[in-house]
Formats: sequence, structure tokens, C-alpha cells
Amino acid sequence: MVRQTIGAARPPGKGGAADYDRIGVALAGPAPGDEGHQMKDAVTPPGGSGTGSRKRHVVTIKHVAAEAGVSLQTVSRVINNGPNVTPAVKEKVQAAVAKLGYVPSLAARRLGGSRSYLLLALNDKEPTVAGWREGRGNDWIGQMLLGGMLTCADHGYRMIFELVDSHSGKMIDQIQAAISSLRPDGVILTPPHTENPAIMEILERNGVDFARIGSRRKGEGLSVSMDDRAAAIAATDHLTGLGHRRIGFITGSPDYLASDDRLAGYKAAMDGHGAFDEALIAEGDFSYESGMRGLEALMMLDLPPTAIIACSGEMALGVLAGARKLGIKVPDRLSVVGFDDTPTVRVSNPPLTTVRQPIAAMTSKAAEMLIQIKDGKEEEVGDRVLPFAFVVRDSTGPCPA
Amino acid sequence: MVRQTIGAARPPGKGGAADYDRIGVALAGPAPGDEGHQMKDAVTPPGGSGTGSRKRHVVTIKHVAAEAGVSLQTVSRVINNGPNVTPAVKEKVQAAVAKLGYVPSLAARRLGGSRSYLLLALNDKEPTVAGWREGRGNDWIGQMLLGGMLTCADHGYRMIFELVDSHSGKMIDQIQAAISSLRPDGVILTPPHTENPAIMEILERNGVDFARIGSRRKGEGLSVSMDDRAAAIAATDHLTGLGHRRIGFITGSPDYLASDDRLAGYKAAMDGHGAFDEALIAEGDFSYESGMRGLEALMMLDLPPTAIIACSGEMALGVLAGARKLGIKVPDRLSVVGFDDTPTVRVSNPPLTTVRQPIAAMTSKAAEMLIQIKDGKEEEVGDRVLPFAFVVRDSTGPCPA
DNA sequence: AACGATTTTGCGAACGTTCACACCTGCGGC
DNA sequence: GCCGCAGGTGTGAACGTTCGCAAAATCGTT
Repeated sequence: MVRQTIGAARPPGKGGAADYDRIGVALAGPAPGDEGHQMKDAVTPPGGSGTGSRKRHVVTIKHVAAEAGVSLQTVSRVINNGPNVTPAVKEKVQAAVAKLGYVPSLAARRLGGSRSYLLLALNDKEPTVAGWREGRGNDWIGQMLLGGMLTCADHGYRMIFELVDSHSGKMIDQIQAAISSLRPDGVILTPPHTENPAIMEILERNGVDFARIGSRRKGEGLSVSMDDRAAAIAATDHLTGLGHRRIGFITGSPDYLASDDRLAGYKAAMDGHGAFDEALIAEGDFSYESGMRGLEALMMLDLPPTAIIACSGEMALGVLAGARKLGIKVPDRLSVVGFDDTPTVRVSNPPLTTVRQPIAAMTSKAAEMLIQIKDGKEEEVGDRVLPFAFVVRDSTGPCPA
Repeated sequence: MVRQTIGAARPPGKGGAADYDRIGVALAGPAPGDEGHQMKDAVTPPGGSGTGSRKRHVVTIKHVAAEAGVSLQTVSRVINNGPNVTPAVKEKVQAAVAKLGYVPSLAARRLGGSRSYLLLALNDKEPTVAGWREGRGNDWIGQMLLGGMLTCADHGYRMIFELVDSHSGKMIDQIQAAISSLRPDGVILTPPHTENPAIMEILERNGVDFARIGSRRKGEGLSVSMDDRAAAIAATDHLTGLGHRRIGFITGSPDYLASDDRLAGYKAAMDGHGAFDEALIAEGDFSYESGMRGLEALMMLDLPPTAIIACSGEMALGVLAGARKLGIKVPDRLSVVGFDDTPTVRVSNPPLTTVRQPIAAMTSKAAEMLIQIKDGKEEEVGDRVLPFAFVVRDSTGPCPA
């Protein structure tokens, strides 16, 4: 057992390698026998952090190098799958890594190298927090989280979430601060930030690659989306297939590009059937209440619709609630289709027929591509349009005679 | 505007928490005039990553020091609200920070100092991912995320999520790896990890403080919970108040401590009314299906219950579905109460009467306490039991004659 | 006035990696 | 046999902070 005090170590000259011989060893098991090397060094932080006041074994790359009998740099090469390492050496190092249970420090990697192994996901704060405050939950963000996170984990990355006040003047500052402190290898943008030029600008100024979720408009940066237009067409065709001709449409918030696309798809499909009528379009903003209002407006028409497409699940729920209030049976007298297959709409009354957006898959893909860029595989990267699904449940039925 | 629930209010300590996080300022605009202090040194990183190949302004503490005409160390003191700084100097430094838009690098802080400004939240992977795969969503995790995240943000911290395979033998390795690479200042544990001794052990060995969510059993580490027993009593009393005497109970998975507490509360309340009957207890595991099975079992009794308490929202939904299948009207012939007020149960048919667990508030509190420990305010820290709410909706009604 | 006790400030030296480059090998060609 | 040239390996020097301590300035006291 070597046990030197730290101060003494560090032969200033070129004393040759292998002075990092004070290895933690045997992290895993209770490590019987051979106890005793206390090796202060990692002094207990003055803050005297809480509960556990045990010794602290921090296995570093140095320990691995000593264990494997190679230089620190060689270990680094092995860890990063670098070129030019003899198989024999590689194996030796890997064995040492396994034995010591070494895991590189994210912070040190980021500081030393050009990567941070971090992806930053930007979400709009207000709707998310409102969902929480009102007990409504946050279906969307939960899905996002998962898709991105799992993919990050698969590649040794971490995903960090930031909720930004998109309506506050401090939004840009907040984003800049997040980038400065984290220096992420990529940023994932979700609506409504996807089309915000100020955000794009600051990301570019910082040299951070980014991917946009749920938008299809071309521009700088990557984009991963669903074909909203096609989805709206599918929804419309589903209804016309059931015999409906008067099909109402409640738009989403104009802040979201998807709203335009869905409306366009609806228009195209209706035109194709020669059934388009401007009066059948009501304005909404994705909210439950606006769905309810939209329904009421549409039902006041001389020729009210026999079916309604709402641009979000929440709105469709509002439509359902409004219909109940007005005594309109769904789907007997009115068929309803929604967008975004959130958990909630699966248990509504009746369960909603809806377009399912592959949210998790979209963030997953976005994360994957951002990582590929850092891996230098830019050629494999480009805009992606993921398939949507159309889920038929009980809120749609044949057109009443 | 968020305020409320979160205890975020400024701790009465001196300077107040780190206020350096809102220094973005300046940065925003193109920042025309006044350029000049280039202070090379910060060379363009050779990596030359991706899209934007612009200049790269990495404002470091050195730049701030130069701008303010003080030493690097003094800037550090100001940033960290350290003691012994002349007000004049402090102001000068803060001005420089604001002017340059300086934000400290998380990685460097972690490497240099004894903190990482990171909190790690451990979640069970399987149920979360299953929820996603089946399109069921992840109400719970979304809430967690939010509560912890917002509080972390208020204190200059970041929250990182890790999904661990609680049924895999590699779970401990995975947790150790996460700790090694991140070195978080604290860990938040959620069920079913809250009672896992192996996890506690590894956390303690690494000297990481941790807080447990949703468990009430005493032990090492902090715990933030809801009073499950009292909640079960409240649910039972609500029903007896409506005249019910035969009240069925479907238990949760035994892995979760909350299940025991809820059952205990139910037993106590029923005993209090002299209405306890072992036969009225059915075993469940929190799942939709087990709720349905539980209902069927209970309804086969000679004296079937007129009300049922299910230990989770999912199970209550299963009960509702089963009742519909059996032609049992809710709440006319059967009242149903659930636990966990997830978004889904608010729109069920009928909307569910339920105990609301303050999930977000719990993680928020947990995060706050872990940070307080690192701030050396251990005396303000201890186990917490947060208030639950009992939400009456339409799934409960008077006992049928 | 001189002295110690305090406050305030500054100077290296960590922290754990990767980066750029210099150093060794062998090896084939002239 | 010498040169050049690869592949493989090791050697400082970053990276941007905080930490430990020493130096300087300030303040009371005797």
C-alpha cells in the first residue's frame, strides 16, 4: 500500500509516469482484507455535506491508467473509441475500467474537450406550468422528455430541460444563460419556439446546432415533424367516408405553424369533395374553452355541421363537453375528431377519434441527429417527417340522415 | 406568477440565494458600440462545430475580472455571495457581469469546487416507458419534472432525470455510473426506489444526500410525503358520510409503501364505524386491469359493496369500466373513489372523486431541502408531510336504499 | 505609535478530462 | 544502411472555476 500524503506526491520533474499509484480499487464489493488506505486527498468539503460523512473514492482516469500500466492519454483514446490503439492495449484498458468501475466525469470532459455530452430541450413555460397549476398535467412534455431522454442515454448523453417564458422579454437572456452555463452540444426546440427568429439567431451566434420539433417549414437548422397537412386530409377523408359533407373545423393558435398546415389540409380535402365552405371554419387557440366556443358558433349556423375537426385534443374535449351541454349526442348527431392523441382523450366520453402525433419519436429522432452531427456524421442528417397514425375510436360515426 | 405551492421564497439568510442567474442583459441586442476588450486568450475552439462558424464569445470569469479591475477570485466571491466583499467592489463586479453577460460555466464550477449545481432524480423506467409505448402517457413523471425543475431553476440548479431499470441487476451499476459522471449535489428518489436499501447504501457510500418522495417510513435520508393514511381515512369518511357502510377497497402494489398506509387508513376508518369486513378488501397492483378484476371480485360477494376505494387513479378507471360492462350505474348504484388526481381521471365518465397527491409540490420541496443542505442550512431541513386534497367529483353519491 | 486582530484581496494550485504535438517504434524503399 | 512514414504511445498545456493560504489593507487597543 503506497499511502503518501498528497502534498508529497507529484515529483515535479519528469519522474516518469506511474506516480498515480494510489488507486481506489475495489469499489464494488466490501473489499475485504487490504483495508486501511484512507488516502485523504478528497478532503471533506468545508460545507460538511449532510448525512453521509464517509470517505470518498473518486476513480479517475489516472487510476485506470495506472492499473492498466499505460498513459492517461491512451485510456482516453480507448474510452472514446479513438483510432490507433493496439487491440491488446485496448483490452487491458477495458479490463481496468471494468475492474475499477470507472466512469468519466461529465464536467471534466466538457471542460477539457469540445463536447459537453448535453442536449438542451427548450419548452414553453406558461402552458406547461399552467397545466400543472390546474392539475391538468403535461402530457406533451412528458412524452417529449421520454423520447429524447432515452435516446440520449443510449448515446452517453444527457438531456436537460429548460422552461422559457416565451412571452417575457427575458426569454433570450434566459436561453443565452442556459447555453453559457451548459454549452450543450445541441438544442431541441418545441413549438412555439420553432419559428422564432430571435431564438434561431442566438443559437447560431453561439454556434449551437438545433433541431425543431413539430414544424415543417424549411429554414435553417434541422426539423423533425409530422405531416400535419396529410393528417388533416386523413381526418377529413375519414369523415367524408362516413358520409359527412358539412364538416366544421376549429383552428389552432396561429402561433403554431401546425395550425396552418392542418387548416390547409382540411381545405384541400374539402375542396376535393366540393364541400368547402368558409363558414364552417371557427377560430380556436388549442384550449378547451375555445373548443367549446367553436362548437357553439358552428352550431348556430343555418346549416350546422354534422362533424367537427378540432386542431387539438383539448379543443376536441371542449367540443364534446359543449355538445353534452347542448344535448347533442356524439357520435349519433355529431362526429368529432381531434389532434394529438394524449392520454386524456382516450378515456373521454366517448373516447376520441384522433390523429396521433409521434411526439416521443420526434424528440428521439431530433436527439439522435444532433448527436450524429457531433459525431461528424453530418451526411446522415436532414429534415425528417415522421408517420402519424389515425386512431378511430367512438366519437365518429356515420352521417345522420 | 407561478409562486404559490413552491416554497421558493427567498430564504431569510443574508444576501439571498444566488442572484447571478439573471444577468443575461446586454447580450440581447447586437450590442453595437463599446466593443474592444477582446482579451484574446479565449481562442476559437478548434473543433469548429457544425453550422454556425462565427466568432465565439466565451465570456469567462477572467474577462469580468479585467473589466472590473479586480482579481479573478474576487469575482468568484461576488458571484457566490461570499463574505468579505466591500460593497463598492461588489457593485463594480456586478456591473461588469451585467455588461459582459457573464454566466458561470457549470462544468468548471463542478470541477473546481465542491458543488455541481445538479440534482439527480431517479425514476423507475419500466412503468414510465410502458406508459409511453402504450400511449398512456406519464402523468406522474411530468408533474415530478415540473416541481423539481422549477425549484432548481430558482436556485441556480439543474435537475437531471434518470430512468433506472428497477428490475434489472444492473440497476445499482447504473445509478453508480450516473453519480460518478454527474456528481450531483443531491438525489431525489421516487417509488418504488424509496425503500430500496441497496440504493440507499450506494448513495451513502458516495456521500450523496438524498430525499425520498411519497414515502412516510422513517429511516436515513430526508423524506417528503403525503399523509396516505389520513387520505384513506378522508376517502372512507367521505363515503360513510354519504351513508355507505359496505365500502370495498382495492389495494395497490405491495412494492409501494403508500399501499400499506392507505390500507391502514381504510381499516382504521372502517373500524371506527364498526363496518370493517376483511372480505371487502381485494388485491390490486395499481393497474387498470387489476381495478377491473377487483371490482368483479367484490361484486360477486353475497353482500357486495355500495362503494369502492381504489388505491390509484388507473385502478379506479378500471373499476369504472368494469362497472359499465356489468351494467352497474355509477354513482347511482356504486360510488367510486380513486387516488392520485391525474389529468386522466378528471375527464373519465363520470369524472372521478379522488385524493389529489401534491406530486409537484413534493419534488419541489425535496429539491429545495437538498439545496439547503448544500447551503449549510441543515437546521431548516427535515422530513415533510405535505397536505393532500380530496377532490369530490361525480363518481360518488349517496348510498342507494 | 506600534501591535495584534480582523477584514479584504490576490496568488498559485488543484479538479479530471481532451487537445496538439512530440516522441518512439518498426517497416519498406532507395 | 539510411531515410521517410506510418501507426502507436506519451507529454505538457489548456479548459474555467473554486480552494487554501498568504499578502495587504483596515481597524481597534494599549
